[in-house]
Amino acid sequence: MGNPAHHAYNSTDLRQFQSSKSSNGFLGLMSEMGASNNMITNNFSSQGKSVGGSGTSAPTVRLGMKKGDQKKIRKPRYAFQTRSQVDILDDGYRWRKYGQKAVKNNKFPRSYYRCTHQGCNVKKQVQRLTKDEGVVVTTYEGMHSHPIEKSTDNFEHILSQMQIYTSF
DNA sequence: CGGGTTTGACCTGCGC
DNA sequence: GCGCAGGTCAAACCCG
Repeated sequence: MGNPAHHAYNSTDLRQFQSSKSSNGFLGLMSEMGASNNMITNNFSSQGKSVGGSGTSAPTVRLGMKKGDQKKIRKPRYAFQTRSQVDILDDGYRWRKYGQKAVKNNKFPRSYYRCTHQGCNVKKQVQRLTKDEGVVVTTYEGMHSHPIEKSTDNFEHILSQMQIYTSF
């Protein structure tokens, strides 16, 4: 592993971030994406939460969620293209898988992860390309407002194995 | 026993 | 208006 190859996969739906100073490591990239997109008004706390789901014969009160609320908040998504054999990339945070769905056009299912922090509703999804199973696309949603419980050193170590490509 | 994973059901948005 | 695709939740199960 750790073989630098030139592969520029273009994701139309996902937003590519440009890393001008990759010397800062992942943390620098985090700041980079935040600086590049000032539209990040991540009000995940006030984000409309859908309480649907269990509607079968459950006596639970189903709250009619108001869809006419403030859902105009567009939260940016950042896609990381990584070459890894495993979908689960340890970035230092603790993630809890909350769902897995199969995507059309893709043989591999997409995994949905969520940060297990209180108040930190950062979401992350991992998808693998059908054409190249060695390429894993990790999409981050939101930003963490809490320190990592793991060492940053390890973080950069992981970065060494990661191959971040900028397609442009 | 607790936290995390699994799986199925259900909801919403979009396209036709 | 219906169907499909994508996304989320919740109960159950599993592992440390």
